[in-house]
Amino acid sequence: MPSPSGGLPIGEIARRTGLAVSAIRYYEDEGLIAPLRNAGGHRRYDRSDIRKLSFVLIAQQLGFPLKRIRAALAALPEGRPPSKADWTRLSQEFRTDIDARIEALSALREKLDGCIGCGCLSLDRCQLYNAGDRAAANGQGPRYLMGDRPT
Amino acid sequence: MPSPSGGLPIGEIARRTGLAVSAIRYYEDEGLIAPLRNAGGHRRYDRSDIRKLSFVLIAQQLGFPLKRIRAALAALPEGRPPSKADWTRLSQEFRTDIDARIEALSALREKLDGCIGCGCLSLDRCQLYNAGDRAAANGQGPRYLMGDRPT
DNA sequence: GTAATTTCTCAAGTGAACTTGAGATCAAGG
DNA sequence: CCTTGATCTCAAGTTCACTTGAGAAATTAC
Repeated sequence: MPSPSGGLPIGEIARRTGLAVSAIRYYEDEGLIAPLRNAGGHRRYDRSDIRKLSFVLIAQQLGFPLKRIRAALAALPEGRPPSKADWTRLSQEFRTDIDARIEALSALREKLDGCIGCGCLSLDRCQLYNAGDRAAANGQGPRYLMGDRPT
Repeated sequence: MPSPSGGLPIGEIARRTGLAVSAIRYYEDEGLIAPLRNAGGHRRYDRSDIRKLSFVLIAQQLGFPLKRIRAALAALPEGRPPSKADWTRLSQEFRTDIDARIEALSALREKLDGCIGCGCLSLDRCQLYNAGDRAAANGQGPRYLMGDRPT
């Protein structure tokens, strides 16, 4: 067991989150987490970092890009471990996004049988397609999938 | 207007789908569509190709990778334009996936407040996190996000 | 028939999210 | 104290989904 008050080493974080060590370091490069260093230059993580990484994983499963996740995590206090209220605020924000996503999927499901099955899927008129509003939004064609509305 | 029975040129397909010409060619490279060629070597598209591309866009918005979309499209008849029944079959298959995804998001939403807000988000115990079952599934850490279960 | 578009191919570049490898240093157990 | 294992940095490679650019040929518009 690593010393209780020195912070956890990266390998321990990897074991507990299921992430690769390289991925954890990458997330640091990307500004998602900011561990301390010990005398020898090794990273030492707080327990709250595990929770942050869990949040990263969950948000990723929802399809959010790391930039957006970083922005969300930026709302947490820097330097000191986040309070319960901090996490609740974050969770609230994401709940909204989840709601929106469920909404979109439900609308899609509702139209799918009638739309793909019939002859209307010829764009222009198709509600299903236009629901995403993809064509007009970004002049760049795809590359901006769901959850990447550039805020 | 392009000649009615010779098939549509790529620019017309681009205009009607909102896709970039380069993207449409890329989808062909990836085996999603297979237009004919005219005497001069230019691609000529069937109207059903527009519908296929619409399907690609929709499936992408759902988070499916092109490989999976290609697999789905492979269920359509080759050589001859798909019938209404063909499309319905495809739509049915995706309806299942949409249902599953809504299911997952709902479960997530249900737990989010209680889970991120409280102290349970320390893995091991967290239902929310374990719902994704990510840690044990693939020894490779992330890179397999939602909708990419390798079948 | 010529000029302006559109399309063609092929190679290379892009951004996101990581992984891999090399060579060096730090930490822990016996 | 010494060896084994964990960690460090930094550069480069990988996959996905495309875009960009160059140079050439086909098509369309006048």
